[in-house]
Amino acid sequence: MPSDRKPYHRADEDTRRQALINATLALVAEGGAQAATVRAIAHKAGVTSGLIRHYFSSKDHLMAAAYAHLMHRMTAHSAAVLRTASHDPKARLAAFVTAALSPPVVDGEALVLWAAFLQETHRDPAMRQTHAQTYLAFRDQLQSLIADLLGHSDAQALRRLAIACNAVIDGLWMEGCALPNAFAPEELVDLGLCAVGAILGTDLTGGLLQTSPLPLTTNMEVQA
Amino acid sequence: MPSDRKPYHRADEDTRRQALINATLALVAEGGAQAATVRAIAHKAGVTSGLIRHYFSSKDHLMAAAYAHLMHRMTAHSAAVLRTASHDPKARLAAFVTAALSPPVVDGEALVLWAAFLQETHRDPAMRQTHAQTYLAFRDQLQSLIADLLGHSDAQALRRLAIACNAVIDGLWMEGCALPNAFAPEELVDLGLCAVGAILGTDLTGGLLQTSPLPLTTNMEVQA
DNA sequence: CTATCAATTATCCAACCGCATAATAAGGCC
DNA sequence: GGCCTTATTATGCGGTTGGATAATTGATAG
Repeated sequence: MPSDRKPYHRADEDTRRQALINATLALVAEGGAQAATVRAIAHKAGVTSGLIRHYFSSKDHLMAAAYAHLMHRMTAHSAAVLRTASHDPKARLAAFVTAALSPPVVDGEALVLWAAFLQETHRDPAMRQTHAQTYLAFRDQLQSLIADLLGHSDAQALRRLAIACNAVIDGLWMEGCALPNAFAPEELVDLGLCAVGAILGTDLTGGLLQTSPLPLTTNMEVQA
Repeated sequence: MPSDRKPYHRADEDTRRQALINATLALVAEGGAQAATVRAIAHKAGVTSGLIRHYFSSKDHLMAAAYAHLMHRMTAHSAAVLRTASHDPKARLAAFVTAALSPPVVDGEALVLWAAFLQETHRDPAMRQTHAQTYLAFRDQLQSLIADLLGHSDAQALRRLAIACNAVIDGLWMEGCALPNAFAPEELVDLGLCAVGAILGTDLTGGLLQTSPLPLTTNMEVQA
């Protein structure tokens, strides 16, 4: 009597947890949170569904872990970019903007993943905390870069500039993710550098992209 | 033998359909698409679940109708604002930006609704079409306003400016919806007008909000 | 080479899902 | 006021969900 039981091998705890998290993220990216059922996750991870509860006390905990992993992946990327950047404030800000508008941050899956988890953050307090932390950390980092660049510390003005620059980056990120074929390579980065530069009254492109000079005298600081 | 059947009254077809759509949107806003089950929708609308299929051929059709209604509500608002605005290009653009960053467009429910339906647009072709139509219509409207304001028609430059301004508006809209208490009344509008003005090299605030003049000479057109 | 034990599979369950259909009553018409 | 239409309710079905538990297997230590 042959056993038709599925053969398997015992894996590292970290390996298995990571495989389950990756499967969860892949399914959420494909079909939203509702597509990430325990059975689908287990199938994509190559295990049976019961194993999920062996590593996560519930499906909600798995979702929270997947969200935290996703957020960590993004923030780690921009932090790494800043660590390897030069000490020139202008170059550092440009590198930051460039990283936020390039792969892997700009990605076809990223937006739908972000949208799917946004609703979970409304219900789950733990996920809401993860959300708030990463979000404000990004804006604070941006504000600190702007402060270094402008060389002054009018808190109120800095906050306004950081919000506006953050909005440009967020909006371009959304468009780039949603319509990946609507932009030429580097076009998104170029747009981001120009727009942030316009808001701050500085040229971040290093002069490489300037064409027709059209000297108008408005930037956001004038009106702040 | 008394009947314990629930009493009811017959309603207008439009009334019932609207009630079901409103209930759907309310539930999606509260708990995401997965919370909008036929039973929950019917309960919130004050009817029994079987009635849904009397007015919509399937739950997916109800969802699509709800999404179309949501999008129509938003676009109708901005279109109405433009219709009542003056003929001065600057005032018209300012009115457009202001409308996009004020209630009812900026609303605590709006972002989570938008995010919830974003994933549905990935699967359902009809919803994807609704999405693409309303999205590009908004950006085209913005681009046309910018063209009127700047008085020239360099298509490439206009496209870039429209994308950047659209990004600012989208990003501020997101922040305003997500953190409604993080901004003073009118602050979001003020930020939007300043940032769009900075990108376009124009002052949209009507001079009311200017403080310290700090004449730097960069705007996006210079670098385009 | 075998005993042991945790990792993994297999099975079951109550609840809920969307959907179909039959029963019923509300309201307009003559 | 009785009748007819149909909007609405009530009930049931097949399938799926997340979670719990029992059975089995692979790795490992001695």
